[in-house]
Amino acid sequence: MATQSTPPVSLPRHSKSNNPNPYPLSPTVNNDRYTILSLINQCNSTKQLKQVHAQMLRTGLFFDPFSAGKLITASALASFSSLDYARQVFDQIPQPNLFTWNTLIRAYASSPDPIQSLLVFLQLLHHCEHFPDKFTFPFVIKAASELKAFRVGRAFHGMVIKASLSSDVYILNSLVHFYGSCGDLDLAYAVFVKTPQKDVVSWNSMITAFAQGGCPEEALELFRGMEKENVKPNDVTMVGVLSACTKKLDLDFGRWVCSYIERNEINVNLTLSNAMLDMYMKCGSFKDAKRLFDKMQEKDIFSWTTMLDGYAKLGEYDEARHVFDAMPSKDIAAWNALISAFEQNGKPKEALAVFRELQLSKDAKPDEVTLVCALSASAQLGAMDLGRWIDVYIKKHGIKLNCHLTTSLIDMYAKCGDLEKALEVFYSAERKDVFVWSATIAGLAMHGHGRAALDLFSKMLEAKVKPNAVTFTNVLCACSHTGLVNEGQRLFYQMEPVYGVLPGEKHYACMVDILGRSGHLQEAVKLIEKMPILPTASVWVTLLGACRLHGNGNIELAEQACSHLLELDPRNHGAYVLLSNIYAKTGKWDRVSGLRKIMRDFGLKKEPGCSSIEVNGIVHEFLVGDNSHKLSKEIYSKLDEIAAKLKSVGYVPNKSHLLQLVEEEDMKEQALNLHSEKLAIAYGLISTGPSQPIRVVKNLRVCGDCHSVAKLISRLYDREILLRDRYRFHHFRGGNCSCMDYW
DNA sequence: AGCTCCGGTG
Repeated sequence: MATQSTPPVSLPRHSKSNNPNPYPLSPTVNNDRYTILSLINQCNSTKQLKQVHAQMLRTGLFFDPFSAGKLITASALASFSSLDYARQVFDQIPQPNLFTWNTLIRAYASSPDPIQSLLVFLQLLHHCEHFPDKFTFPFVIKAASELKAFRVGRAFHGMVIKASLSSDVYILNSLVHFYGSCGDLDLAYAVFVKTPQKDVVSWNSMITAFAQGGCPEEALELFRGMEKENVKPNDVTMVGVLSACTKKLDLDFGRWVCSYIERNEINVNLTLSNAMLDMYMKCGSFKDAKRLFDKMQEKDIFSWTTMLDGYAKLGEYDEARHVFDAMPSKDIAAWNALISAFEQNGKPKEALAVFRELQLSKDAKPDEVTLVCALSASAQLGAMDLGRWIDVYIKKHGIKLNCHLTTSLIDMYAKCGDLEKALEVFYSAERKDVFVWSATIAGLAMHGHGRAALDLFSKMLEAKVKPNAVTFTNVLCACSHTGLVNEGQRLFYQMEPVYGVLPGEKHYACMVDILGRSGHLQEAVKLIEKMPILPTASVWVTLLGACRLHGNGNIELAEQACSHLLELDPRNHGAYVLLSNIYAKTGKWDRVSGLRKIMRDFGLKKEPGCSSIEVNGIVHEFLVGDNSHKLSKEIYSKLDEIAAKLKSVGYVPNKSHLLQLVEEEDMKEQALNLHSEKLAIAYGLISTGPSQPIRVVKNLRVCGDCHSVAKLISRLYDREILLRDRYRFHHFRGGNCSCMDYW
């Protein structure tokens, strides 16, 4: 910030000059109360305010409640001032009037620490002779909105009614905003409808509540209603309407809104321009966004981040990086936009690379959002060392765990194989929302603790947390991994009538898995026939997978499932791979080669198996037959040693696990001994200490032979092996696997 | 006095 050489306000200087009056503001000369008060308005630094403050103390003006109030207002609301100073001043005032109380409450409500607003409000109730008035309530309700403190806000609503203030449009508008930000759209709408003299802010608050609460349709409907009632929309209205278009990804309507803004000569300020930018970006029109962005006279950090995030989320990483590098200043939201885009598009390594770059730069400090993304990326990779490092970082920096962070931590520990730690985070969490509960249920499910997952689900219901669609996916998943057929069925049929959650494609896929995996193929087929929604590819893949396990020659069913699957998704590798496995199992080699020809003609290749293992914070990746690792020689001699040991205990490789769908150049795939998970395990054996568990992550389902070998290794080498495949964890110990061979 | 724009979890 530039320093001014001459202060714009002439203030007393405590100099030993020849000036006969060292205190030119002293009332003994020519300063009355009005001069001092006008000086307050001209202050542009805390230092100047303090000088005026001193002068007021000297003259006794500070003890005039009105004048002291002026000082508070200036110090609390001025952009340069700190609230701490305002608070100090406030605490010195003997009898603050209601206006002064309100000013402080107002300032705290929009500060980073809105709880203070509520605390001052309580003091007001105790110490002030006046009851809070119609100015007080909008501020405290705003604080409650910021904190999403539902019960507190409801209590304010009650007080408003008792105080006969419930027809005040300012208060009612704040309540609409409050209920909206707590996610209770019904209550928000109830207040809105009952607002007697709605002004444009009433409409804006409700439109915004709908747009942000996931009901963009209703927001747009309300905008039309507003026109019908002849209420003229303003720039804030249009921001809300655009936000609704963005949520709906409705580019046509968005374009219409932009032309509406032009036709109706609505004031286009920076915020509105940014909302237009965001709409164009998220709705996929880079061209319109770029044109607007280049045209904008003034751009702020929102404008830049909106462009950056738009490109990044749609996978235009080069453009995104270009914008990022061009940003005049980067706040943490800009970094997060880049990190989260990588993380959400299945590029966890790229996400973590940017995270490291952030740590090295001095631009910004990681915040909760950054850490959530970094934890999520660690979870995807199974990078436990990094995940643990972030956990320590959170503790060291005294960052309070919100539900987002708690969820990500639980998910990270569970996906990295440390279920104990995941549960520890869960039990010590202060607040548990549906995300926290669901993540923990998912953790138990993926580790094969189906019963415990169901018990936790019951505890969740006891805690009055409402399960949603994802909760049920996880609960059903727990049933399918553990073979809890009856429980799964019971819960599935309770979903809609008892919990009001409509079963979706994922739930049907889980149910087909529960039935199919346990051998009830015909029931699975019946369920699919009865589906009220069109069966999706995932449902047919699941049925096909069940056919491989229990088909017993029912090739017709497998072929039907496969053709349904290919109808929906002609390039689905899984369809060909599974069906050819089934043909191979029954010795139908001619059909195997037929499928091979189709795949070749279509240019389809099996997704290559890839296993990774983190050692000392570095993630090592192995493909089948990989010899690119720098310890490759040692790895292969370890594999030879393992093979010899296995042979000595009488192990015979099970060749039926072979894919039997390989091109000549993929012959190495045939060699069971070169599978990626074996390479990773061998590397784990030579690079980690004897007491450390070996944690491997595989991108596909673990191979059957590898599963048997891993069990033996866990016994022969007395090592724990945690193998996470695409679907679940296999925890090998003492020759057994946690999945009890049900997988 | 109240309403607005970028980045997040299962």
